[in-house]
Amino acid sequence: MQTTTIDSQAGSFTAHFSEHGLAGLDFPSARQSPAPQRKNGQVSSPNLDRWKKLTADALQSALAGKSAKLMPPLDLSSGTAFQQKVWAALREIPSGKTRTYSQVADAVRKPLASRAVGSACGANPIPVLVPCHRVLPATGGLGGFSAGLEWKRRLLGVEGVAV
DNA sequence: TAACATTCCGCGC
DNA sequence: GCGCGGAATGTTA
Repeated sequence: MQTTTIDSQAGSFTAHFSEHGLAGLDFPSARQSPAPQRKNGQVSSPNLDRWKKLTADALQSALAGKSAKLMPPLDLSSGTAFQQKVWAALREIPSGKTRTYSQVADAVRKPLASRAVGSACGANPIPVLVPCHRVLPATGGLGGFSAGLEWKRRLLGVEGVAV
């Protein structure tokens, strides 16, 4: 697992890559992970440099409220089958639009699993690029956000969504 | 089995 | 009508 930091207008994010692609993204607020993975399981991919660049670009676009034209391959293999379906559904939500937890539950063919969808969002390893912040409760207001509601508000803000 | 980033229904204001 | 409390619901560690 290769780790690299990406500087942006919003701070320094930390990205993790596996041999399949981008596998994780951490917010700046979280203390910088100084531990440089002792055993760099040789991510022997000639694309690594390209992936870093793509990730940086995609991240900057997202933070500017625009959808990235190019995305690095995402390695979501860490999640369960259900979570992967939810994350795939989240990627269908266009920038500036929002969806409720129950709508996402419908999209995954499990209408009554709105609560479970919330859990899946919280387990999302790649925030921002997998727009877990565009999911709101049906009752209005913001739901929750594992990295802190500040970020959820901020991300929705740059996309022009009012709460 | 317990814990959730929800939802829905039924009351009291 | 609006707000609050409590039960129901699916997935996960």
